[in-house]
Amino acid sequence: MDNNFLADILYPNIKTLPADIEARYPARNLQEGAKVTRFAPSPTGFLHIGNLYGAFTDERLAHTSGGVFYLRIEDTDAKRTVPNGIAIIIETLGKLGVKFDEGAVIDGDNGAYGPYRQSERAEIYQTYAKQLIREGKAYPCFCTEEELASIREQQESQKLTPGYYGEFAVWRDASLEQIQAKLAENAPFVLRFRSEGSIANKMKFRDEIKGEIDVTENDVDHVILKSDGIPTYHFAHAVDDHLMGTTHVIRDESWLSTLPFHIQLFKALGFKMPKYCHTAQVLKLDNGNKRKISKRKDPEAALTYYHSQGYPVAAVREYLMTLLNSNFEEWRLANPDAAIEDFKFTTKKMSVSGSLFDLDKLNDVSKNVISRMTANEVYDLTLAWAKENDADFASVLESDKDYAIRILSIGRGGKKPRKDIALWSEVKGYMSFFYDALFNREDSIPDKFNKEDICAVLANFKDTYNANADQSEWFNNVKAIAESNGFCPDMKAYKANPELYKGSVADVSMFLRIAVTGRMNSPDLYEVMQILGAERVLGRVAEIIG
RNA sequence: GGCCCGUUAGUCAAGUGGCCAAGACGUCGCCCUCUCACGGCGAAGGCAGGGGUUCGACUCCCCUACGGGUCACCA
Repeated sequence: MDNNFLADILYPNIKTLPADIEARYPARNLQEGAKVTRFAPSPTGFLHIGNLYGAFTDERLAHTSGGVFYLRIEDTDAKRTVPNGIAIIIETLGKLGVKFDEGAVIDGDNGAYGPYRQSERAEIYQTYAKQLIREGKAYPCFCTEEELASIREQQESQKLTPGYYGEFAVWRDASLEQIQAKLAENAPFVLRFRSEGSIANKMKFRDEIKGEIDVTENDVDHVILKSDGIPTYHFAHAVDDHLMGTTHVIRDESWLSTLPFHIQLFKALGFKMPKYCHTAQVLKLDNGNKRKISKRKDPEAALTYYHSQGYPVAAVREYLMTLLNSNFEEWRLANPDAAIEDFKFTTKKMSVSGSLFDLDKLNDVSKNVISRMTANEVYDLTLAWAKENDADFASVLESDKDYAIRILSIGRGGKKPRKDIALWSEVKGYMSFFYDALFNREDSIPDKFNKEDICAVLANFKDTYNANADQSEWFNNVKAIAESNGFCPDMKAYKANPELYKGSVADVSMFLRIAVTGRMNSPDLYEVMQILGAERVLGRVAEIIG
């Protein structure tokens, strides 16, 4: 077989040689230890939590080592390409704080190692593929889909491992005449890698996260160029990561199964292998079993879910970081105000087993993150969320910014800030009673209290309320009202002899709270009244007295 | 089914042969307290099972079970 001749009749239009290409991709000039990573999605425009898990890892690894993090678009499958897909990916990640140094941008490329869209790299792949043909490492296969299906059926019925290998690799040793005959018919063909491997050969491979793993050599002649001349993922991965100088390939552990093939490819192409970091998967509990989180079945898999629910970006980052590096939480506890960039990210602290996404934990993290924000930050982020999701609330917020800030300032700052907001979508509920337009009475005073007593207490309050009093004066007044109406002003005394009183100062406070806020629970009542203003306070009290 | 990965409390996990197996979330209780939230204290709850190796195994080896992944001209 004249391999040079075969290469020429298969890909006559390819005149470039690997050396020509190599010359266009000089080695990167980076400091020792700098890591070059990439995020390489299909342009479906859809990102799920697992993508973010990987993207964060890529980003941190590159940026904590003085390296480069770039975006490559794997658009070799037309079915996975949607309009604006790239823009959506860049925007979504940008909102989550993941910024690229290099690679595909919305309307082109940024960087010297492009093109960064695989669809624009056909000539490059074909150049290397042609070289493999010359070296006898690749060959054309003219099997139709039906023929492949029938091979598979035959294998299944005989309980053999499915695949194009050994005796099933029917075109592997085809003669030049057979090939030429097919070409003369204009029959479509794929290019397959000629595997010299055997499943009898086992070897060890070192993964940066998993550690030493056992691999079995690949003996399948996988497709490297599809019939349209576009590469499969495997071939594109080898060529691109080589040319673009990727030092660390971070990908989902489901790629572990094709790793043996990738090892072969790098060797056959004469490329130095990058380091591999196969990450554990983000799982979800389904009928008592853990399973890979699914973008089709699980709404919380989509990144847009967190955005629309109103989780702060910082909270999602923070939570994901706790999953990514097991010592992150400890570090955060010791450095509550440090920037996430100061954390020493390492693959050594990455879990080898899949972890369940825990919304309870996310909520807790989010409450902590929000509790550390200023009222102004909370206002801005809530408003931004409301503008997208609740226009009415947004206009309420905008109607009086200072008023909103005062509300959001309650219990904020200091050593023990309130931690009651986890989502921007919850803020409306927390704030509603401060606005006449949103106010509604959710709770009422329990029936066990005598209506006359309630009215007496409220009337008493109405007559004595002084909006200028400070907090202790205010509370002393509440106690005085309690006492003069037969309610115990002192909780300890009340608990010792509850039968002596109609109730306690706690009950009196509750009457006031329900009258003023319409709820059993609220932040500090004095502060609430200060913000509401005397007119609203007294008006609402009057409503109850009737 | 073949191959590969994994298995410490409900969840996330520390642990790398040697004190009664950290911590966080969640749950429950108590305290603080005018309610809620915060905060403090405490409780319940775990090394999948079986063999080895060893003076000694959560840690090393083997087997089993269970879970996950992958076996495309998709990535």
